[in-house]
Amino acid sequence: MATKRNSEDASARSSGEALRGLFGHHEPPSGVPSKPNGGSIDLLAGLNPAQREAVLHETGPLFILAGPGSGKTRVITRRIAWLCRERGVDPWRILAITFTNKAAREMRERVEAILPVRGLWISTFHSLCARILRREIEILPGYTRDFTIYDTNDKNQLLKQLLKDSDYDVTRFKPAMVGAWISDWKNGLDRTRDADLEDAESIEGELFSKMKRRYTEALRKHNALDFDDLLVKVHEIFEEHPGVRDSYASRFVHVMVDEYQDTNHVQYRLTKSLASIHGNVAVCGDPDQSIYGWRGADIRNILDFEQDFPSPRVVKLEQNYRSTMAILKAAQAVIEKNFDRKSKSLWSEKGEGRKIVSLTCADENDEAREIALQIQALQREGRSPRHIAVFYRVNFMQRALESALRLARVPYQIIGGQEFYERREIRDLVSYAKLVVNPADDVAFRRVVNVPSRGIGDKSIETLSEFAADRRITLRDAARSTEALSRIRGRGRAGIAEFTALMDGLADLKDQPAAFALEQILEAIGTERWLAEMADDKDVDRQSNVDELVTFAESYDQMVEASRLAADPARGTEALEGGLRGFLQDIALVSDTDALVDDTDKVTLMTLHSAKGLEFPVVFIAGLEEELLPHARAMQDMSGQRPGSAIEEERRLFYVGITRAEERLFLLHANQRMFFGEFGFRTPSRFLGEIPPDVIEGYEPDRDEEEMLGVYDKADAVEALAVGDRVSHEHFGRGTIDRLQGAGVNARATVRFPAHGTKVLLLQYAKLTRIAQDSR
DNA sequence: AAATCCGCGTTTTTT
DNA sequence: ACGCGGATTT
Repeated sequence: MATKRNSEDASARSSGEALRGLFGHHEPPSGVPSKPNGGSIDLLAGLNPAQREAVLHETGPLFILAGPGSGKTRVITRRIAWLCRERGVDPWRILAITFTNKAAREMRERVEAILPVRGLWISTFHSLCARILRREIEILPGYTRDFTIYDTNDKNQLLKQLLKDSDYDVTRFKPAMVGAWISDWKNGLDRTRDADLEDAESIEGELFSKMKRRYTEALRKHNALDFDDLLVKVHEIFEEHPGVRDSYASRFVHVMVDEYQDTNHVQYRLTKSLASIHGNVAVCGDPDQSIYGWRGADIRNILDFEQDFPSPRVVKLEQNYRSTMAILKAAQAVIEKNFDRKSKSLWSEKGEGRKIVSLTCADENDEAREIALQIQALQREGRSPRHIAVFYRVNFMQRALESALRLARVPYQIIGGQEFYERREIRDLVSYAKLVVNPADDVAFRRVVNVPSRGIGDKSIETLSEFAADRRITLRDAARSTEALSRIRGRGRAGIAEFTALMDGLADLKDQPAAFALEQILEAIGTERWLAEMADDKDVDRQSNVDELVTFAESYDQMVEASRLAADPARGTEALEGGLRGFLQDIALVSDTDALVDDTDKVTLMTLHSAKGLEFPVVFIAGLEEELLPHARAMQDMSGQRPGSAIEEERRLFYVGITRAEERLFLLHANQRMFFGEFGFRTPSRFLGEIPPDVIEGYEPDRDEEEMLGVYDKADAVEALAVGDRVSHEHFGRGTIDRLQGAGVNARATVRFPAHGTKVLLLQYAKLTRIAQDSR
């Protein structure tokens, strides 16, 4: 779901961060022999017997039951290296599926660090499927390789339109809700509980089956796929065209799936198809860390696995190499409260370690400040920020944390939350590009047809839309029809003609390099006027975001070029798709979560869900309160399943959080917290009470004023500026202050730079230095 | 057609 | 507290 955040927060994050490190899932640029021989590293060094067994497993199904911190990734990477080196398997015949692009990148790096292999297929299900579809989709009627990928936002826009067209009350049946139904239906294929919903003779049942049909039709008409479709369409192709399935299944001699507990039914079916010829499938997972039930993750996959891949070898990894005993005991005690689980024990040779600290705070600001103070203390002990992480249940909690850390001058990075691609100007530009590549994309058409303003209002678009619907043609084609234009009154007519001419002029760009194409688009739409029109009181420097995207496209193009040089069909390494089309399909699948850069020395802030698979010496978990963790929705949700199962997932989420910590764990909760703009009193989470008293100590921080002030030292130095001051900025040069707004963290200045125009700058970040009036 | 105002729901979690 | 959508102006 598109999370919305206010502009201050959005501008606070460098968009560069959001883009960095997204290339990992591609082929490496340099050509290196793909089949190494020799190599002297002992692939079994330092492995325990269970780990060895998993690495050395020859053929047939393998199930690795891996507790947290049990060296699972190590086992997978060593196994891949072992298969290549000792069993002579071509790297490009190995497929490894990870949960995120970032995990894929890391896994690739780790294998390559052991062995100089090239051409491994390591990616998420979604990236893999996108890649397959680029080659195979035209076998499905109505689709071309120019297909667009709709993200959640696009999907909701489309659904809203369809609901309106069907005269449903959009306020009662929200697009997002309908979207969730459809998603459940697709992810479970034919076996979901929503099949019941459809049969039910209720308004909802009727609406659902109607929308399901209309939505599917609309996507096909638009030559578009949503996230789920990426998987579902590949599945369809595999089912209906066994030849295609076999070409992939025979290619991949070994298939591995990480985080198997979080796969859904389609993913399971895909795994089965991909392994259908060689039968060498290794899955790795931990039911206790299953936290994506809401996304269709299905425990039945584990049971089905044993049925479809008979008598798999099962390897249990129970030794933990990550956490101290205090942390492990807490984790174990918590997870044991789950009724619905197979018992599994964890042990570690690490010592007891420091006690877990539980902190009771007055409110969310106090909580955030406390975290900042603790981090400062840890830094004084020589702890580096990169070794520290702060987790929370819901994204909105990041705000308070962010501003406290900012004031305390603690460097931090946020993973997730608002994405770069959700910014308005980026969405607009990307929509233009999508429409260039895929003229059938009506969602993109609607978004940009009047951006910048061409005098086209709702009425004009409605007229056009009805015309298009009658003739079953796209909006682009309708806009080209003189008959349609004649029905449109007023200013809109010329505007639509203008837009059509503009887009037609850009048609050739779809095979051009991405950066060039984007620049042409920008020129055609008139960046100046477009951005000026959007100008509002927001502190967003939209121009630099646009520049950022172009720069990113440039590096994408370079990478594509490199991959062309390195491609070697004989070894199974292919060049990237490239061009504007490839660029769009790739950016659709990346997220901020993938951008985590380990080499920056910053504290990491993220949701508990994003934390899966990571580890940090020091971990803070904020908001350990009833209705937050467990979340209120989980508490009320009994959704026809076993009572308490939603709570059990919340508990697993907490378990995942705890087990990320290596040495120190801080758990925080507040007595009062602001919700929807109102203060509410809070109760400590039931999960806190499940931690054995001997491994946890609690206290209510009682800071003296001096200490509190210490956090904020120098924070308000910026207040020394005044309107009319001449200032100097490292990038924009000299300018004059036009306006000052806000205070403290929110303090911002509107500055006129002769060379760069007027900018609104957050004083926290912009290093503005005042220059004397007479020094010019 | 664009600008302004008011009221309402919002906050799980992500590819 | 916030943005969005709808209604109401201009």
